[in-house]
Amino acid sequence: MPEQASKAEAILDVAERMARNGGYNGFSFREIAKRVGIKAASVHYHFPGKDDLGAAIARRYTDRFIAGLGPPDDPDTAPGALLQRYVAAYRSALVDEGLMCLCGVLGAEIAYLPDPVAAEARRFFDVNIIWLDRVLAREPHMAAPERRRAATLRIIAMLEGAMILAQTLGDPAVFDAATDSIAASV
Amino acid sequence: MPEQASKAEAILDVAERMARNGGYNGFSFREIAKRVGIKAASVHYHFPGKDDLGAAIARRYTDRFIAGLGPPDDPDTAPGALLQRYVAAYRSALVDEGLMCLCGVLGAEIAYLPDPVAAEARRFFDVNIIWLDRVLAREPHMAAPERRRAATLRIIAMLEGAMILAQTLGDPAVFDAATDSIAASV
DNA sequence: CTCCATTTATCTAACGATAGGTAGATGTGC
DNA sequence: GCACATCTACCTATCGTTAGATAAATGGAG
Repeated sequence: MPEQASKAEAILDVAERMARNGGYNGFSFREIAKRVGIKAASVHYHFPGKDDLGAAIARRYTDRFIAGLGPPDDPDTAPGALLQRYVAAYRSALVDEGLMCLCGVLGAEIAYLPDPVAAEARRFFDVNIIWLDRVLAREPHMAAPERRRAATLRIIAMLEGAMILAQTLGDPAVFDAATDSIAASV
Repeated sequence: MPEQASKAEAILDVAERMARNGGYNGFSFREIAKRVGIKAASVHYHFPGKDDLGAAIARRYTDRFIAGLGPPDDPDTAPGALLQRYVAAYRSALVDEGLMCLCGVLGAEIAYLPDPVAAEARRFFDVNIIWLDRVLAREPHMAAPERRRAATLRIIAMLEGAMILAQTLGDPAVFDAATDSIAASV
């Protein structure tokens, strides 16, 4: 149990953890409150509605995820290494933490999500596409934008799908087997 | 509104439709009853608990899906054609019906599912892996089992992920761009 | 420095809605 | 008459949400 910078952060932490296992219905104000050590009404003080809280965890998740990758055009890091880092980010969440990608889970139930939450889920994929596109653009054989976009979407789809597949089958090795071709795409 | 063979079938139909948009929490006895034109208690007559109903729609979904593909070793159909048919099955659900893969959605929230439902979600991927493996086994360059298994898992992961990606971004073209390399894998 | 006003963060208690589920009566067709 | 199917009526639990109170910190104004 790490010391929490603030109650709002603690709420985001437990809500994110629950959402990454059970989606938008996987967390509730009461359950969050219980784990944080306050009452449900106090959670509403920090996040007025559930859609606010849902959007907040997705926003923080996206920002952290991209920040953790570093700049896609860092001259000190080869495109291949950046790609490896990208795959490792998904893998570590699944294998080390046993958690799904928040926005993959939310995306699976996108039709039932409140607009603000759905918008944040979309944004996750938007910024991921941009980041990956910039990495791939550094490869000479990825000069054609359409080819690059297809490769970008394929990589993201494979990673999201591999997480679901591995988690459902309860076998982390499935993730590795399904994604080991990504390194070869550059 | 098609004439329904039986009320149980009608219940499965609307429950599946709702689950494919919102997951296990996306359907309720009351909402199903309303759409089928009966009372909620009557749904319990056909399916005692929600886990029974959830497992039933997943079981029927899996059986229908595999049956729709035909035998993987049909000598009249080339492996490439079978692969195309496999991709088309996902594509048609997404583009024509606007629905996600039921077991992809369930897999995303696997940690929160009752055991009988989780078992059916696992079974979907198990039988899909078997079917695809048999198709790929007909290709000479897929003789190595490990290589074949990796290709199988990669294809399923790509399709499941591409559905989520395309649905989240609201753009069916994303699905095609992400999956157009599958045809080339054989 | 003190007094008063305000803000911050939490609480208790309850609201209406909905969830899954059950018991027992009612109807309906063989 | 009997079995199947559906009904009415209810239960308990939980959901997101709100109202109103409280205690502690904060910040000026005299």
